[in-house]
Amino acid sequence: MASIHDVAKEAGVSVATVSKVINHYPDVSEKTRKKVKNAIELLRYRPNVIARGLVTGRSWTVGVLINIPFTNPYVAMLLEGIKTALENSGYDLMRLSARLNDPEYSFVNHCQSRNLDGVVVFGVDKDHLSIQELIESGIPTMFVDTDATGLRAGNITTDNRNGAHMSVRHLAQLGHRRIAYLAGTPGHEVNESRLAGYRDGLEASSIPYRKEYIMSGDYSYDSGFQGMKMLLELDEPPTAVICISDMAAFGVIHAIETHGLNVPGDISVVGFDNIYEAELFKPALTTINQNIHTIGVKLIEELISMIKNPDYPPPVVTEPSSLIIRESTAKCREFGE
Amino acid sequence: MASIHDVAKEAGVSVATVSKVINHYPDVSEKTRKKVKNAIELLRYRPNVIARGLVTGRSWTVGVLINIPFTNPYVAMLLEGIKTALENSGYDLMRLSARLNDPEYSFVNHCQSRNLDGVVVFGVDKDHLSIQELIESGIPTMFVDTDATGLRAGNITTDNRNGAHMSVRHLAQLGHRRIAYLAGTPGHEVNESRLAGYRDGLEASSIPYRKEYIMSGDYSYDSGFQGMKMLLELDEPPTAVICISDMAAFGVIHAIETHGLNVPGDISVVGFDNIYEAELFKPALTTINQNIHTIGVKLIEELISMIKNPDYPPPVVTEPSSLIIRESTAKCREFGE
DNA sequence: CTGAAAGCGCTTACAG
DNA sequence: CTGAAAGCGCTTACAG
Repeated sequence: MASIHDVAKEAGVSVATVSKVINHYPDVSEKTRKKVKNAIELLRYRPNVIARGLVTGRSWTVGVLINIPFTNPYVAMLLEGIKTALENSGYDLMRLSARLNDPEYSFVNHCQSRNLDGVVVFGVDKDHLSIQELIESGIPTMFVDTDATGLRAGNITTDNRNGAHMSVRHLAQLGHRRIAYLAGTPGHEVNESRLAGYRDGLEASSIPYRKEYIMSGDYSYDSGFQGMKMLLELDEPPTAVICISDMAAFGVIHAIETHGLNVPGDISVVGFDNIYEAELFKPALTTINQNIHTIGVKLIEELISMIKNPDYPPPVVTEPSSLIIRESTAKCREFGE
Repeated sequence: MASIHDVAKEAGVSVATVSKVINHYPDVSEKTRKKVKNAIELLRYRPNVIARGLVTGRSWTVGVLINIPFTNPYVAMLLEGIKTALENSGYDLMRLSARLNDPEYSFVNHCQSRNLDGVVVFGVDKDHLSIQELIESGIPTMFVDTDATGLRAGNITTDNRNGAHMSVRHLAQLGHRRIAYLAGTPGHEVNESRLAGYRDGLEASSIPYRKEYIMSGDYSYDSGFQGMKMLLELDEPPTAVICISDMAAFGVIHAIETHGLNVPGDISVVGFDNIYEAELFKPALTTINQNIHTIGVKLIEELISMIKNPDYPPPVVTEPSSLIIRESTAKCREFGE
């Protein structure tokens, strides 16, 4: 590909001058600007972003560290939002093949070695060594669903607490009192916030908290299935269950049906996320909507603001959640009585 | 971050020598190698990939141009395979924010400006200007589901033709003779291959081809829903329908049920792709499995081979497909009789 | 075995 | 308004 030297030669000027017209410096005569522009056109010249980055220190690249499969619908929607926001920004997105389990590996070094302008992190534990190092590095960073912050690090998350609260209230209004919570991984911020919201909801409806109604899981279909099987073996099984994710809810429903019971006839089920499939599933899933696409878009907008302005305060944004009522919840009618 | 100069100073050697130990040149004395290694350790130095790339011409970056939403399960699985294959290769993946509709924009320039070592293209029309330019550029390229090739460009795809053929045979064995094809976009290679397989299947079972049984669509849920509604209005509606994708099949089933008919009682439905949801759907979907994850892995392996060896012949690989029989197909029993 | 020098493709003071 | 020169962080012949 033609280099800036080729253009300079073609136009009969110096490379410095070519550089100035590329970068829209005002102090270039109209005449030489024309000459240079013609040469650029003729040679189909495009500046090499890499070389430019070496001197300006900017790569026009945003890195992403996502430690969750792309096949996870939540991840897919997030990436779609990120992609949308990036579209005409001039930035490209780089997925880093991070070897987080290799003690020799440093995520920060990886980012610096690639000159990344900013980075988004999703699905990595807040107190992972790499994350601490990242925060201290001063690389503009946005965390998703992790309440980490730093001088140049902000985060964004859904209002998980209120989401779970709404689920409980909805079920309580339908007459449910035995409401289980099929949870995520203990310690995960998302899980803890929703657990808090669940307890808020119980309290608001004067329903006592029962430890045996809490099942830990890992957000997957399978963990929903397994957890529900255990709940069904309780002396007093729940009449409703709130799930940490829609995928887990699908597993829960499958377990209930396998057990010969019906959703929502015997047991009501609420999901979390409102993934595309929630609507197609039978019964269509009552769930908490997260504006994941919006989160993806906003997170990039904020990140770019941080990149462009060193004084931009690291944002902490909470995106509202909402209850979507479909077919998987109904009036409580105690089964087996 | 520490540069090679810092390391050289710390170790008391030249930058050339540091470079040699980094790159495992043999002609360095054990003693200075030690000194340098210590300095590297001390300063936590990592070579700057960008700067290195400027001189070696390699960026250790693979670009990806995907013109389909990440939320498409097929895309997600493909990316997951790509990710897996990239994991310990030293390459990172860059998603290019390509402005394909901007006439000023050149995809090849974009790749060159970023020094990409190779690129994978999915979901872009074969005769898009950018694609032609790309093939001619000599940048190592792998196309997915597009039969483009070039001096440095190969492709990979599922055996679509045989997949569709198997679907028809399966339905014919169940006694179906009125088999519709809810197709994709006319002109798309994937669509044409499957249409050919569909006709192969009809022929093998001596079923005449009926033009009114072909419905074009765009692979989406909605196009399945709309297409099926039209098929149901035919004087002689089909008793079975083969779909271009699982998502379209879900739409088809929804249309059938909305019409008051049952799947598979009244009409059998076969999908294509075998996405994760196919198994969870009710009725669980009979479909053609594509080894999408494997395609993602192989495609990167081939691409890296092409990158590393200029003489590596551009591969054209066809991944086998297979029929997965579930609950959405059953013996033909003509309804409305 | 070691290092000085040129160069990858750019930008940025600075001198004229 | 224009351009020579230094430099971003590396690698690679080449001389010693």
